[in-house]
Amino acid sequence: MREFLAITKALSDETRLRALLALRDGELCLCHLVGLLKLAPSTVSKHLDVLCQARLVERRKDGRWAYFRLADQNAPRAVRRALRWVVQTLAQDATLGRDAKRLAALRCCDPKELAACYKS
Amino acid sequence: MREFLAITKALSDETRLRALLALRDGELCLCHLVGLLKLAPSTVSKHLDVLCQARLVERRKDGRWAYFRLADQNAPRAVRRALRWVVQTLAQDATLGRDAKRLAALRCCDPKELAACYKS
DNA sequence: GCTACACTTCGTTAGTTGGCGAAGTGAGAA
DNA sequence: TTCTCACTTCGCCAACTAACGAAGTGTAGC
Repeated sequence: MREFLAITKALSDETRLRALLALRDGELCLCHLVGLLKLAPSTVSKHLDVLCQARLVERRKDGRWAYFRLADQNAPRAVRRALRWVVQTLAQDATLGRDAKRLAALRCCDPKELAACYKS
Repeated sequence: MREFLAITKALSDETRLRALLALRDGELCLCHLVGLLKLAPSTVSKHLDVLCQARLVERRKDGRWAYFRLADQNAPRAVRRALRWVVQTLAQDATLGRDAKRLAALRCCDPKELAACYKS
């Protein structure tokens, strides 16, 4: 029940859903997500922490950068089912579609060059 | 997205989950759920309203009584998938198991006789 | 060592949510 | 019609949450 509520609470915020679905096509560092969501880094970091607590997302540190990716096959059954449900249900969502387009541009940039991409 | 968030928010509260899962074995009137959850009727009514807004639950009026049941096959695809996910994932939950036992007793009583059942 | 940078944690603030009791609504009983 | 009762709506309060900027942490480069 505790774990289940962690998952549903993590999924009950639009910003977190956008961050989660942004990871569909592979891992991203925090600055990519800041560029996508246009919120303060501290805010985005906290949202990702909620997703990690629920085990929907995993964090990987590489030097100064923090990379996030969707939970994989090692995640608990409830998490895998939740991810399948979310991705299936939101496949056609308009907001997420727009995000995917912006992400395609952001992904081309290394974290180091992201400042230039923010303009687009 | 809007509908999806309505579902996840409805599912992100323990009391609502208990009410939702209580309906697994068939419809119940509000007073049954008040007996189960031991909260003020106004509180339970509000929780059920949230579940109805998300279309996870349907309401039926019969005289003075309001009966609630899980959404059926006519519900949107996202709702049906959500219900399947919730029921599967929480099948073994301890709290819900205890609720199911108490419900079995409560179900024997007509709404009119519920006051007597509350003692048990 | 020191600085620069990516990220996280902390403290504050505004808005949301869950709880209650009181008042309102509407159907059945008297 | 009037009363009773099941439920809903309203108004309030306490607890929680999302947002921010400031301060803290740790790594890479000088």
